[in-house]
Order: sequence, then C-alpha cells, then structure tokens
Amino acid sequence: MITFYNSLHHKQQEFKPITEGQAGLYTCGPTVYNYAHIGNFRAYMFEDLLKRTLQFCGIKVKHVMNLTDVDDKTIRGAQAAKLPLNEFTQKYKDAFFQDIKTLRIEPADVYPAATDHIPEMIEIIKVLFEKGIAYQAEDKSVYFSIAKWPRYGQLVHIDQDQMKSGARVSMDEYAKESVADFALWKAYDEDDGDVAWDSPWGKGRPGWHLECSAMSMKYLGKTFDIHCGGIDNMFPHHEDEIAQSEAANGVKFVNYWLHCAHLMVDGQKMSKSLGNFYTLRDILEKGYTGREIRWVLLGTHYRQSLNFSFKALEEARTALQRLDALKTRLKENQQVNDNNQDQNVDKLLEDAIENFKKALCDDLNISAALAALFDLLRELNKLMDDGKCLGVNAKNALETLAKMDTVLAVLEPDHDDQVPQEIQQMAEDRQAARKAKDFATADELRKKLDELGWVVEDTPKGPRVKKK
RNA sequence: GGCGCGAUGGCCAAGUGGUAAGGCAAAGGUCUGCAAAACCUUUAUUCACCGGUUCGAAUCCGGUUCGCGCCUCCA
Repeated sequence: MITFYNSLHHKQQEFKPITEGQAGLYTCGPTVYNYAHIGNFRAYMFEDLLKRTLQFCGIKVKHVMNLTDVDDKTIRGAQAAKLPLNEFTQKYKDAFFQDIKTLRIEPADVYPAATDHIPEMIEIIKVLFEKGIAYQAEDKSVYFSIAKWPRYGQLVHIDQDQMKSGARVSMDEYAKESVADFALWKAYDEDDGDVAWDSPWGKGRPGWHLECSAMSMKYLGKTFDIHCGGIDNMFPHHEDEIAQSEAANGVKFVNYWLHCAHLMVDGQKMSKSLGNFYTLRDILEKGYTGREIRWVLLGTHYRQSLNFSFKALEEARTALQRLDALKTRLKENQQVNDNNQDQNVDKLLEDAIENFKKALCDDLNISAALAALFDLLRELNKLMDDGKCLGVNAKNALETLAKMDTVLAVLEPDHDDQVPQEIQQMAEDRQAARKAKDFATADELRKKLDELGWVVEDTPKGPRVKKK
C-alpha cells in the first residue's frame, strides 16, 4: 500500500490509481527565463523521488512536465536580451535539461511548451464562454468569473472578506468584475512587443494557469492521478487550474495533489538581496558534485522546509564516500569464489529492501528509507570484517544496493574514478618502500598522493587507491 | 486580520498512544609500521512551555511562546 498526503483533503490517503498499475503524473515545470535555482530543484527532486518510488513499486508512470515559455518574465527577458522570445527561452530550456541531468533527475515523458499549445488553450476558453463562466472585460482581456463557480477554493480555503486589504492587489486589475477573477486570455499590450497570438477575443496571449489545464488534459486526460508543485503554487495557480479545468470538463481534475515545502538557505529564505541565492551552477562552481547536491535535496522529507547549507554538502560528501567504500569492498569480495548462499545475508538483504520500500510507500519517508540503507551498510561491513559475504553473497548485496539506487540514484560516482597511471605508479612505489621498511619514503609518497587528491588505504590484499 | 505548516541530542533528521531510528560531528577502543577505511563503545530518563484526557503521550485535546509560508501569476 502506498500512501500520500493529499493537499486536497489535508490528510494522508492510500494511493489508488485510476488504472491499476499506472499513474498519470503532472508536475509544474520551470519558467524558462533564467537558470533554475536550487529551490526550484528541490521541487523537481521531490517529484523525481515520487516518480521513482512509484516505479519501484511496479507502477508505470506517465510523467508530463510543462515548460512555461511565455509570461511577463520571459517577455521582459527576451526584450532585455534583444532576442526573439523562442530563441531566448531555448537557451534556458537547454540549461534546464542539462541541470536535471547533473542531478540525475529522470526526464519526463513529455515536456510540452506553452507556446506550442495556444489552440488547445483557446478551446478551453471557448467552452468556458459557452458555459457563461468566462467574460471579456473592458480591457479586452478574458477572465474566469469566480462568482459563477461556487466550488472555487477546494485546495486553499480563501475567505475573500478576510483577505488583508491591499496585500498585493495590482493596480491594473480594476477591469475585472471581482479581484479574485483570474485571466484566461491577456489582451495585447504594447509592452509585449511582437509576442501575440490571434484569438476570437483579439490579439493577446494566454493566462498562466491555462497552460497546465490544457496540457495536462491533452497528455493525461481530463481526470488524472497526481499533480505536484511547490507549496507556493497552491494558491492561486493550482486553485485556478482546478476551477477552469473542472468548469470546462465537468469532471474531477486531479485525484491527488502533492506539494513540497520551501527550501531555505542557512535558515533564511533564499533571496538575491541576502546574497544567499544559488543556482545549481553556482554550487557546482564551488566544487560540489551533482550527486552531493542531490543527496542534500533528497535528504529532507518533502513537506518539511529544507535548510540548505554548505555544511550539509560537506556531510553529504562524507556519507556518500562511506557508501562508495561499501560498494568497493563488495566488489572485491565478489571476486572471491564462493557459491554458498549465506542465509544470514539473504535475510539481511530481504529485510533491508522491505524496510526501504515500506518507508518510501509511507508518504515518501526518505529518512526512514536512508536509515534502512545505513543499517544494511553497517551489517554488511561487519560481515566483511569477519571475512564473510563473499562471492555470490557479495553479488546479491550489490544487486540489493542497485535496486535501492533505482530510487536514490546516488551510488554511482560522478566522475570516472579510474586511477591515472602516474598515481598508480606512486602507490606502487610506496608499497615497495613499505615492503623494504622504508616508512619515511612511503609516508612521503602518501602525503604527495594526498596533495594530488588521492587516498591510499592499506588492506590485507594490498593498497587501495581512491579519489578523495 | 484570515488560512496553513513547524518546534526532537552539538548540528541535520525519523518517530502521531506503549516507553527516543538514521546521518554528520566528538571522545575512547580494536585493527595498522603509522595512518586511512571498517567495526565496537559512549553522547536526549527526554521530545519549546503550561494545563488536560489516558493504566500509559514526543505522539491526542486546550492554551502560551517562538519560527516559517500563503492571502492574485515565486518550486
């Protein structure tokens, strides 16, 4: 049984897909006007964990992630860069795909772009007009009338009267019948430059929320299983998506809504003015690797705000090295010929996988899942210290780790850890010196290797060279 | 003002009624030429605070304090 905390009902519920063994997943993707920051990636990482967990449980996932390539920010950005909109956004689409690869995030099946789905969006607006829910205001923009849709507010309970006056009501929205009404179609404005499409209501561009309704419907159907995003998208974005989709289609939009909490940096909200604003690239430049960043983003439960820090990255490095060391030892043990399957090892591996799965199926309890992994690590090391877990047993252990890694995706080292010839030579020279009891030379060589970023570990089978 | 989330050891972080997982850090030990790695041991009678329910509460209820988020286009 898999359970998730469903934002729609404010409680944890058993996940029951519409079609047995399959899941339709829609996740709000990036607005491609800049490099995505690590807060954005926290959300994509949570979605990756969700998807991999479903797959781990044998569910086939169809994953759709939109690319918002037309909105105020992309238009402004393209103008500032003096580029056509599509050229400008292409750069950031490319960067996004590069970044998710660095973080080992499994790509979605479809990445629909808003600008490729204008006709689909126009269709929805037509239907809403026919139903009398959409209206065109004096400013020529088309809005969704909340007053005509009493079910508005399923996700977030907003009391219009209690809204803090003047909170963030922009000045140019006086044309709407009600402040809560949201734009389906934004009438052309001179500031939009050459960005415009024709519609039955005149030149303009689609409202932001509409793309998700149109594209999720197109690729996943009118009702689908899971919709994800950051908690800040609950209102108004997701609320509006529900309203327009259900009003247009007359059926339930999404069965399970999952939202992840924010990422903080050193205990504070990430912001440019505080100087704690990081893109993935910023952190890579500081010498951290994709999987170290992945480890940190993955390590906190998705509904808990995640405190990102460089200390956490350092800790990630140490923890990952421990996992790497385990794999190295198992691979060495695998070389030993032993076909006797040890019952204790089998039991250990079974329990580990079971605990791991149980944890993830409980609303993606990553902490408990990692605990299962580390419990296994300790037990396997203990066995190997005693000269056990050889041959087929080591092979089975490696397979168990690989299975866990289909969800975690952190076990393979980032770099090719091939030891260069000269480093290998130095290690061999050191070993020769040790044999000759010339420890002064041996220690000096070890120090040199250390300075070059390599560590030598002496084992009964000879020295082992590893990247630091 | 309204709505929602959170407060667990030096740091990070599980645990939602039966007596505190895991990671990092630190100290001691085994091993080692010395290290490294690995393993063992130690580190919260206690879960922000005050009441209540209960045989029993970190877990449920009420209140208080503090922190965070959302309240019209920020993951």
